[in-house]
Amino acid sequence: MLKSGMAIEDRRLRERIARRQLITATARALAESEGWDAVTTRRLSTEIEYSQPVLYKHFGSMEEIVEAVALEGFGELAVTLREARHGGATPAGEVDRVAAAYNGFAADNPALYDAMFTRSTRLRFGAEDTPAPLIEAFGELRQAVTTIAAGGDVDTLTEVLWAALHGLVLLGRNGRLRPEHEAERLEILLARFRAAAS
Amino acid sequence: MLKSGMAIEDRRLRERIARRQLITATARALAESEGWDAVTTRRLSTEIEYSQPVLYKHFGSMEEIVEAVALEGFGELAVTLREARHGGATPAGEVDRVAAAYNGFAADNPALYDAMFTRSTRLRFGAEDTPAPLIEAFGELRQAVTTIAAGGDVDTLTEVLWAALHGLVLLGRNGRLRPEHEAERLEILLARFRAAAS
DNA sequence: CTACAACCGCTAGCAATGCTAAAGTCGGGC
DNA sequence: GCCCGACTTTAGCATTGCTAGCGGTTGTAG
Repeated sequence: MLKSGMAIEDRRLRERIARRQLITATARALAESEGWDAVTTRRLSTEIEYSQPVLYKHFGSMEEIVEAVALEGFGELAVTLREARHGGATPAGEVDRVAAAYNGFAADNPALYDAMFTRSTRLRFGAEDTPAPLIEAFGELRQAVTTIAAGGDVDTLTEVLWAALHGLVLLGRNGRLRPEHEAERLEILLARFRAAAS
Repeated sequence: MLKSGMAIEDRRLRERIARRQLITATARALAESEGWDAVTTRRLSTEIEYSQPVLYKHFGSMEEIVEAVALEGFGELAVTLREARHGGATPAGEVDRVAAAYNGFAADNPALYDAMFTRSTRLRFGAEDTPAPLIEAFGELRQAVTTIAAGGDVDTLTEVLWAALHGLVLLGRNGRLRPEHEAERLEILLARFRAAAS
């Protein structure tokens, strides 16, 4: 029968999706606990209790797995930033809350953040194939920046703030900045951005 | 004779140093022209026309080679920034010149910049074993920031500016920012920093 | 119920990687 | 002229990402 055949295909599709999720989730957890260097095809395959070729039924390469994890990360980042935006009592200080949330996200998920920004170089922004989660996350940041952009170019201003936050995260993580001044740095940056736009 | 023996040792030491330099220079050039992925022990050894174990007579691992290249890069960055500081007619705009020089350095030597910031994670800052070139490069930036720090904490302010510049470089390179607005971003950032310190 | 077929996962293996041990080779000193 | 020591290379190991081809299971049709 046609219908039963379809049902079976559906089940197989569900299993496929579940296993794909299992792969990315395991890769992420493994990276978070032991670093990305520990995420080899062999190690990952034993963790998910399948053999290596199974990985290649779902992803074309190891890089694609990292990319999938990164995408997941951008989605979560967007949610985190949105919650931070709406979480405050007053609309004032929205940028502060978002910036703090961004920083916290990077601190809480170092391996994930690595996948998003250092590991995956193929997730570009300009092109038309830019994935939705990236745009979404950037959009949240942009929304917050709108509250302090006094007539200036919001997009560019958002890019600058994002880059500054990103730089603070990366340099801080690599031991290039004094750890005890982290809060102060964020405060200085935000003070500069709260000033009126040029 | 003792003296001639010493002379021979001196010659050997010179050769050692020259070969060490040959290794780092070749690695750097190779990375700049074909990317760091092309810098394998085999490829590098054929380029320098020696066999692989020679590399390990000078460096403990591939990572140490990258680290040596990175150190070289920090030295050059310090020189570049110093020239930018002294290059202008007026002391005003010193930060602008240094920031532009930083950006230009990163753009002109992408692989080198990668070695300095992304590839080598072992070059830390806080500890007492922080190499001189790192301190020097940071010092140049700091000197420039002094001219605009109206009573604020210069060190922290320098860290923030550095991080912002670094973030702009990295995000820009990975296609996360709109390329045509690069100059505008730098201008916005500097405008924010020219404002009086909080 | 049986034979067939399609699909799925695994075993085994490839080339390339970083790194190392042990053998060879060359120059310098007695 | 002979030997000793430093230096270089040949050859090889373990691990990496990735893939071909076989084996078994599941669903289908007669």
